[in-house]
Amino acid sequence: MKWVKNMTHRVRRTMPLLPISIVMQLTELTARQIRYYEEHELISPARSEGNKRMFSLNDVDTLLEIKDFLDQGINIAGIKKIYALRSQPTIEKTAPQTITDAELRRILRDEMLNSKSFDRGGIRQGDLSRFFK
Amino acid sequence: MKWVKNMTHRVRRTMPLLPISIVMQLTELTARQIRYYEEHELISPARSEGNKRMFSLNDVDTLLEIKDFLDQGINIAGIKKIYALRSQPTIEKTAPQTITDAELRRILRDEMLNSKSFDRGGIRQGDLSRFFK
DNA sequence: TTTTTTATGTTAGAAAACCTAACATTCGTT
DNA sequence: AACGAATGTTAGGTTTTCTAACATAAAAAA
Repeated sequence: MKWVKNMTHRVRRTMPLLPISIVMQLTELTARQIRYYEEHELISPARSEGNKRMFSLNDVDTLLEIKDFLDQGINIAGIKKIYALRSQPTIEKTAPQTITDAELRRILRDEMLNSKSFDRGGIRQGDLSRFFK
Repeated sequence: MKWVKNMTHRVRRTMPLLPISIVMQLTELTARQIRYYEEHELISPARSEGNKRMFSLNDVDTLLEIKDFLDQGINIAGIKKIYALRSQPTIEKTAPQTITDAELRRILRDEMLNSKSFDRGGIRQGDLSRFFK
């Protein structure tokens, strides 16, 4: 059943399983960086009863993507807006967005013009496909 | 490429990612039980630098299977032998095994005759398929 | 150029999670 | 009754993670 399959997939990718130490290894980010990105609401890891962060595979994917964006010279504000746009572009007719598409384009262009090193390798999509299906 | 696919699969299932607290939730076993099974070499979780146990998805699968075997009245010695047989049955012509198949059958029969409650539900294979692909 | 801001490093102190080892308990088996 | 297997419980110690604060380098703004 297709639904079950997708459901299973979603569950296993969103289940908070990993402690920060493992996420550090998987992403090669420092704890400081990971916490900083959370502080800026780019990720929202679950918490254990004792308040320890527990990360899902989706969180790890997002972190790898964030790392890639940062490497490309995009700053956190930019990444934040990209995610904001991603989360609700399905219906055009929805309430007027806080940021227009034009504004996004401007932001991205500005980032591009201001960034120093800008010759990336291939289109390295940040994800966990090296480790997980 | 088939090889890559299998390789990826193996890596993601054997990578030590999970702390014992998560494994407890996933398996509904106590820390004491998990450590006891390790003591009897039914599992061999990796260790962090600071000596904390880190479990793979395979470990979790095995634990669920152990739980199932125990529920069926098979004791740890029996489970151990089952695993020992599993690990080298590919070639018939190999060096004479420590335990013969006949011996295994006897063991299993004994377990069966001695166990009290012996009406299981369906063939509940212990694995993580509810959570992971 | 000077000043701010961003992203990250570092440190300290506290709390949570985990470890090993020992002893206790339950319940079949002998 | 005595024993052994599986698990519970507790104690003391170590590791991991947390928050909060201050430090710093590089980029952006003024």
